[in-house]
Amino acid sequence: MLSNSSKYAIKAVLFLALNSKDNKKIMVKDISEPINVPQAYIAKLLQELSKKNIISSSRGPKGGFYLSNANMDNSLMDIINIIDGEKRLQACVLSLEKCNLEKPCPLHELVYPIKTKFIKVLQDRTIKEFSTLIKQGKVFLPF
Amino acid sequence: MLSNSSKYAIKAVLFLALNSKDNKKIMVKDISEPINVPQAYIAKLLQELSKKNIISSSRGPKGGFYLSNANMDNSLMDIINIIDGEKRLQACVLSLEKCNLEKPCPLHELVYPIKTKFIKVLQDRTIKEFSTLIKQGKVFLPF
DNA sequence: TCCTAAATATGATTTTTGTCATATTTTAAT
DNA sequence: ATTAAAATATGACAAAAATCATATTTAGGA
Ligand code: FES
Ligand code: FES
Repeated sequence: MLSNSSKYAIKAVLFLALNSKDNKKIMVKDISEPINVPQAYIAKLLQELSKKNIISSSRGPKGGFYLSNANMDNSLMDIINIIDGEKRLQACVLSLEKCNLEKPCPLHELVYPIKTKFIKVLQDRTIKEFSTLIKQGKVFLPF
Repeated sequence: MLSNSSKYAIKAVLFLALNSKDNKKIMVKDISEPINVPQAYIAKLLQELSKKNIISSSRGPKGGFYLSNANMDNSLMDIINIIDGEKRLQACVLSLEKCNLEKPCPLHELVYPIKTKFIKVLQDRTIKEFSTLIKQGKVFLPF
């Protein structure tokens, strides 16, 4: 479904959503530890997201990664698309190709509607919304 | 979700369910081509399944792979468990660990019920049932 | 201005997954 | 019995994913 890298990236961004602001940047080592991802690894992912303007960063002393208000309106799908590419989620459960709606595989009927919904939530809900749910204690960041 | 290997293996087994019998064995090269999987690769997977008695085989001239009646009562989950191991499907969408029901992640509520249902179908429905659906032309084997 | 703390760029290494090749064993048919 | 046709066992190789390392650039503070 999602690659490890995507999972890591999503956790990191949600962590930033909860803990950072324009004036409160967080450096990699303080991100990697609480979300339990190797520092050099998450650094690379965050750099990629920063380059694509999904998150913000500044270098030098007092620098670090953070989410601007604009960043808070991105979706988890934006992250996934950058890290995993756009095709991965569309693959048929039984083959490497994407769903063939004219010739659905034996599991299509079971899987397609829910996968479609999953994707929709992923692209409709903003980071900010997820962050609110976490703040309210309704859901939790893994690790 | 599923590894490529699992997808390949499932396709091969369903192909055997449709086209083989005790007295009509099929050799790898005649399996690999229609399901579009490299011959040496699917051979290895079939050998694994055969050793675990998910499918049947016999060697020598007129030999090949086939599904006995008993084999037809296995589930797709049996295949997945052998090829991918038992933990893969239980992983949380956002982390490497399995779902923590006390501390559900932000996507848990969306994903857990449907994944649970998916797994249930996978282990409740027999190969024979899937094979019937395909024969009826209601669903199709990919490729 | 210089020093230091941070991200960035780049790429090397390792692990896992996927793929291929081949010698061996078994079995049916002659 | 011999031969040939098949799976089996084993392991080599390749590609992709995950992980680690390091030199460079940027920016704040003394
Ligand atoms: S065709 Fe297989 S999941 Fe849609
Ligand atoms: S806790 Fe994340 S999917 Fe269940």
